[in-house]
Amino acid sequence: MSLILEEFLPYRFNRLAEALSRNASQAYRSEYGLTRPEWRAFALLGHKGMMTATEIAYFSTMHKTKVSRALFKLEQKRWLRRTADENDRRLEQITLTERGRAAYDRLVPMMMTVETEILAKLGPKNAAALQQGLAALEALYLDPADRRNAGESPLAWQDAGE
Amino acid sequence: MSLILEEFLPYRFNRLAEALSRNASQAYRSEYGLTRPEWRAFALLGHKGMMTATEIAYFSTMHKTKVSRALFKLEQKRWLRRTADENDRRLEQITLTERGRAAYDRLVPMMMTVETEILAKLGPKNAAALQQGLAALEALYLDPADRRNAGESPLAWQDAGE
DNA sequence: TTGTAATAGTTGAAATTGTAACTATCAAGA
DNA sequence: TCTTGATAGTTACAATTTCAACTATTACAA
Repeated sequence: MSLILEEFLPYRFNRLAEALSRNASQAYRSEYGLTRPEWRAFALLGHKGMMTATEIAYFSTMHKTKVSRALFKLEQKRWLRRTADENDRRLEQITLTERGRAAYDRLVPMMMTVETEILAKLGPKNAAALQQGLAALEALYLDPADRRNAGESPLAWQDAGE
Repeated sequence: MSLILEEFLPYRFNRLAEALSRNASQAYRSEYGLTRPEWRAFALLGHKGMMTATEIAYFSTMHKTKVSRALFKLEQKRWLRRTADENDRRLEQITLTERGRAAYDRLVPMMMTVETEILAKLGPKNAAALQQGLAALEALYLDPADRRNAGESPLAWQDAGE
């Protein structure tokens, strides 16, 4: 019995994930010098407005230390501001600065284009098939559980642990 | 304008790739103490029989230094043997040892089961949709180009570079 | 030949990531 | 109040990965 790596699902996903990420990262890396962890935190902040670091870790599926370092870099760029939470001083409420918001507004259309182009190149049939397959997999493998990378969960239903 | 990270294709792929890999790695990690790079090189060797390190890098889409270190570990386990190529002494022809072959024969069925279970849980419709979507993406984004991680290409059509 | 460029593979060092420990704060019960 | 235990976030250290040389060998043209 023999296994063909190129046909093995986890391997195919890893390879495609790398390829798509490399493609997408062109925009935020070359234009704004962002790394992938930084882009993820930034994208969440731009979309949601105000978040804590733990929430960012949760929604980005990144470990809290990775988030901590990404936020540090974004802070250095003066793209975000932290304010202590009045009710719970362990928390930092994080928002984009004017400067950060401006960058977000310039970057997001570029990233939208990346996505649109992928789907356009696929064509409607393949795109629909892909969406269906991904959604089904997500429902099985990471929705809503399996966020082991994200450190502590800020939501009610706790992480299942390793 | 706002971008929802959870719906962004590169992010979805990264998340699923991580989840599927974690799922699959259970078998080779807990049973045989293999890392992912080691598993990939091992799987290729088991399937193809005899390869050079460069070929392994090519087919596994891993950088040649990563392959070099993975092969070192597999050699320590006495799972593979290297023999100098007669015609070109830069090359090492690598094959599994008896011991390595035995491990392969025990491990592959486990990995096949992993794959089969994923597809079974998806059901025939979703599985077919997924396969179609993945194949289309692969044709666009990594077949046959986009092997930038693999170091030098051992085949005729050269790497496009960064 | 000889010199130049290319390839196979390894290794050292820098950069990135993950793990564990740490500080500070909060929650809740004795 | 005073514990004990949990959570938010950072940091030190270890493991991994990437990048840049480096050795050895081959190819090929002057």
